Amino acid sequence: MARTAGSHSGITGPKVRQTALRLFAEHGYAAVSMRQIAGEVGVQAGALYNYTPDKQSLLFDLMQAHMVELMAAMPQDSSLAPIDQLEAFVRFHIAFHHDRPDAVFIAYMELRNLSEPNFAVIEDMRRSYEERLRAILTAGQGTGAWDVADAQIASFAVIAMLTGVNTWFRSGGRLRLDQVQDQYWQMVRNAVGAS
Amino acid sequence: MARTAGSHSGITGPKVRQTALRLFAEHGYAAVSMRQIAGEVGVQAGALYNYTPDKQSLLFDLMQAHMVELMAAMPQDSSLAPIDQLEAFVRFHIAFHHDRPDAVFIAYMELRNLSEPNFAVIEDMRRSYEERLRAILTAGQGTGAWDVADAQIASFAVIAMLTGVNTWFRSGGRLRLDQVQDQYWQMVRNAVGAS
DNA sequence: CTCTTAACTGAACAGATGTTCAGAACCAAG
DNA sequence: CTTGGTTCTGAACATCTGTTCAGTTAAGAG
Repeated sequence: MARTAGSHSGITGPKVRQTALRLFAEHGYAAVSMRQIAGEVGVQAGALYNYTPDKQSLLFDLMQAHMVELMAAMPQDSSLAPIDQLEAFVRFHIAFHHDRPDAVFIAYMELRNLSEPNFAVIEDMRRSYEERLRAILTAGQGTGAWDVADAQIASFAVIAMLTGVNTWFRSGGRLRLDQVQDQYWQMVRNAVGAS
Repeated sequence: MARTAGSHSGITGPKVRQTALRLFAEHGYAAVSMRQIAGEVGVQAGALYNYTPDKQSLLFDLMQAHMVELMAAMPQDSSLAPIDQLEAFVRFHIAFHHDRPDAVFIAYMELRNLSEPNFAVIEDMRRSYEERLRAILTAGQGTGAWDVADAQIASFAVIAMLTGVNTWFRSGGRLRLDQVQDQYWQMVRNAVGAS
């Protein structure tokens, strides 16, 4: 027997991507086999190659799609006061990352499993995202909105702090997302010494 | 031919551990083979089993040794004022992690590659380490040394921020370690709203 | 020098790996 | 009903995986 009834590219394709995303996040790229992905999709391993040229491209496509989404959704209203830009960034980062924990996890953990050219592409987008925060911090430093010793270092500290939310916060616990956002915004605002 | 001239357990043993640590940090546990470790040690794969019962134990031993070292080195003078305990913790965390980037990387990235019982052991030590920071934050809250909305969340935020240093800082750049410690201590002190 | 033993080799094991491909089964259009 | 093209199977490929072990070599003790 070959294909089973009711199977279509429009269904299998997304299913492959979702399954790979979940399994890569759970066990790591290197520890997940094509057969394992195929098994959870409900298909033989060979069929996956209708949707990706190879395993490496599957990882890269997932990471790239995530980064593109991130860049597109990132707030960028530079007409706002620096302090409001910073608040928008903080709240956005927490909410966006909270909505896609698997993709975030992969984007941070599987960088070393990318081929060199693929790595360069992803790393460039990340730099560009983090550059946005650094620009905000530098702007606020200029207007006297706050006082940081080094905008670059402060941006690293803020990003790390915010991304850390994903390691412990899940919806449905004792806190709502907006309460987490409030507390982190408070801490970030204090950390940079906002007046 | 069997063993080559001048080889000893006292040399090969540590070499196996060092090499495994480096390779696991560089490529990830699942992506590194026993043959690859053996090759860099200068030995055949079978010889590794004189030093570890299996690959999983090798990973576990490396992580456990790191966590034991961390717990032993952690400052614990509870006679100090909370603000001084917090400063000591911040400076210690940055310096200790800076000195062993590979071990730190593995301890954070390879948790999911531990067997269930091994994971429980490591996770317990990590919880206990982070609990120390939470206790400090709670103490300072009690004495009015600072004002955080939630000590648990603040401890997550501080840990994430401090651990993030390892992603960008290496000795020999434009900054010295103590300058990084100063800036992070400033940000942490601000973040918790120290008076 | 001889003997014992720790340290290591080299081959072997059974199974898993990513990837390819001829052919089968299905769907939709004419 | 026939045809064409898409989607999938099942087997095969060469290679790699962790691990075991009989046999070999070198180091150190007597």
